[in-house]
Amino acid sequence: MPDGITTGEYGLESSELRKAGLKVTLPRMKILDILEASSSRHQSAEDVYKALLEEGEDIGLATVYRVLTQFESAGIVKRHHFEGGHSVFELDEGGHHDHIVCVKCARVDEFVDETIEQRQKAIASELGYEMTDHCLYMYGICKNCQSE
Amino acid sequence: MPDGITTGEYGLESSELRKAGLKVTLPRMKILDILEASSSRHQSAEDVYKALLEEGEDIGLATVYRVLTQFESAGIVKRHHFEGGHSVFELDEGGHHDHIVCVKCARVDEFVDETIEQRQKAIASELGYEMTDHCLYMYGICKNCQSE
DNA sequence: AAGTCAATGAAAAAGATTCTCATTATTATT
DNA sequence: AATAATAATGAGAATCTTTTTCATTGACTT
Ligand SMILES: [Mn+2]
Ligand SMILES: [Mn+2]
Ligand SMILES: [Zn+2]
Ligand SMILES: [Zn+2]
Repeated sequence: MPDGITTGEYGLESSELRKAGLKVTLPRMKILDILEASSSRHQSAEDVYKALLEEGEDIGLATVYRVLTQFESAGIVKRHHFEGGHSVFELDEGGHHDHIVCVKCARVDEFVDETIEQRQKAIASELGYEMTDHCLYMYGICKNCQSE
Repeated sequence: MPDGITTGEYGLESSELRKAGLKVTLPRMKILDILEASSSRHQSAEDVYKALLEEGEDIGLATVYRVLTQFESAGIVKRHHFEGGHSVFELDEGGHHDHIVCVKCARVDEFVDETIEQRQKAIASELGYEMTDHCLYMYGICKNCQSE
């Protein structure tokens, strides 16, 4: 456990890290914190880095990338490639869902549709694939941005 | 018309360019050629650049990126962001379709599913979005790669 | 408390894409 | 066919995101 961190305040997060075979370090705890606490579920590595800076944490950008990638391997976060380049991350709470992104304000809404999920499985199998992953991204203009 | 190119051999392509308000230049013709002739429908800018080199064409990588982006704006090609970083391009023949990609050999299959298309429209509308675009990427292991 | 090995920060490197700018080529016009 | 106007190109520099390297620090086992 890193110096200056008490057991009580980080109980859940630290066990999540240990479960994944990762040492409990201050950067990892803080990054988990930000992923959990932030108002935006979907954040780029840069976003997380800036949030750390604002809290006065002196954690390098390389560490942020490293830790997010480790979290991805451990199943703690999911990585997405929305249109326009860089990756965004969100906590992986287990349930799969898809995304619709506003092209004006970057708002993101999440949804699951069982009909689509079923059809995807059927199509993969028809085409001879063993499906490992799938993602559906819709882009559009959200209600707010329409009235402008 | 660029020197050393006859009207007959490039009739269709050049009118496609003119329609888009683009001058008929040798790099643009050659890039169109490669997109039409290549055995792989989905190619990265680097792929196109290498194909040009193999034909002995001395066209810069910057030009390839520039031209592909112009073609995208003109509706001549579509750009996709498959998992793992860089963009791939394919000729836009008008009809929308989605993709399933083999994570082992990078084979790509295309499909359209009307049920999915319908549900997508319904969901966007339920969530208050005016949909502008959508893409569904599935990843898996293709038949060939399963038997290895 | 000490030793081992993993994790970190800073900087460099890498990979993909865009930009700058001097030169060249295309198109419209004589 | 020659000229002028302007858009397109090539080479390299620049940018942006992400990864790697390596010396130092820190977490965890004993
Ligand atoms: Mn999400
Ligand atoms: Mn396609
Ligand atoms: Zn919006
Ligand atoms: Zn395959």
